[in-house]
Amino acid sequence: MTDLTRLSVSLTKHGAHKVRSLLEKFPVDDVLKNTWDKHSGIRIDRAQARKILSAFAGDKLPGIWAEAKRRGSDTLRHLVFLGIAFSHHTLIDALVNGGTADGKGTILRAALGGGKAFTNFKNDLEELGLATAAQVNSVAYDLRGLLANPQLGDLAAQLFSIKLSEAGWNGSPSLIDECVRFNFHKVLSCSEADFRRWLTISGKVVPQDDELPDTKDANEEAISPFRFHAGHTDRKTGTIARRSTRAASARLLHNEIQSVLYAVLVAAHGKANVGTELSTGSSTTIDLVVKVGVTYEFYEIKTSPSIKKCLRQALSQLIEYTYWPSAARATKMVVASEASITRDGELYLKHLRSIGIPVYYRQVDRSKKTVSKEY
DNA sequence: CTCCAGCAGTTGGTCTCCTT
DNA sequence: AAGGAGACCAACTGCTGGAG
Repeated sequence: MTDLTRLSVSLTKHGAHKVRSLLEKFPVDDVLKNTWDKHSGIRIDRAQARKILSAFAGDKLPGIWAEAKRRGSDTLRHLVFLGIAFSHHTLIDALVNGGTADGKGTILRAALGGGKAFTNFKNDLEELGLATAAQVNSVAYDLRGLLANPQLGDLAAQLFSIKLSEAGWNGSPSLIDECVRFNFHKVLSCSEADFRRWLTISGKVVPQDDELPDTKDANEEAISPFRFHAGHTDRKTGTIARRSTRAASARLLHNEIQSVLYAVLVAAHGKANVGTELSTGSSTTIDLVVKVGVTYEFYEIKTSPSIKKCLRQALSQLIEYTYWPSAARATKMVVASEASITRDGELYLKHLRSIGIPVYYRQVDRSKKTVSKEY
């Protein structure tokens, strides 16, 4: 009995579309030997690639991939999309619900759990040339080119047959009826009649036994010994789409922390001894400075919720403000943020002081308008 | 006035670790 | 082993303010 929930693959591991590049670059049966760092920095999780391509035992791929490759890049691109779309029941559902019956559709971020699964699938659609408008919370797609590809129908039918077999289909009812029963036509955003016409079923629709997927290869996989590889991996370059930032409102958080800190320190040291945004004289500004007798204490404010991040980001700045290029302008460097101090954080600060770096941490509470002791 | 460096916060890509 | 969540990282945007 067919159960589509058996179709699953990690939706949070990204780069599913990269199987297309691997198929183009390598002989089909070598694709799964080259999923990691073998070509232009391509890294795709091997298990993910196996599932998308419906690999057999021994990493052999169904013949449809070699045939798609032979028929040209568009057919390969379209079949890779179908391989991805039908590799997870969640993607099938999202496409069924997102389709608008004219070959187009829109998937909302929430339809895929609102996180990386959406981002990854959106990226796959873009990389495969099927997205028409990729937004922060939605991606619109157009499958009309795919449906109009005369080279794709029989290969799609064979792919559906393999995917349905993985889901438990035993050959009855017929392939097309089973596809329609599970709304595959809606996945492709077309009518049932058009879907039936599109799938040009030939005698090779149902794979032979030796072509059906084999799922018990986990214990047979060869374990390779560790081998050192010298070299360098070029990571993704070029441009990426980004959504606008909210820097204007973010600035306010920093300012709020600064105001609370200023008020508390003025109460402790007097208005004449506390200043903010003071120039170091080297084209940089210090968030807050306290004058203590003839010495100074420099404060750097950070807004990350992570104490480790706050310290990492602030220390380089404070050290430069204090020591660049050689003078010691301050006797104490203080990091201030809303993050709670941790045991490790406290240990780290003590260690830094023990090796001669006078750095401290103070937690600011904006709501209570208080500042903690020095850690 | 324009230019530009510095800054805070956001983002996608990568990686690691815990759970199933 | 595979899936999922999220930590980490570097690259990015927009704002600010000083220099010329």
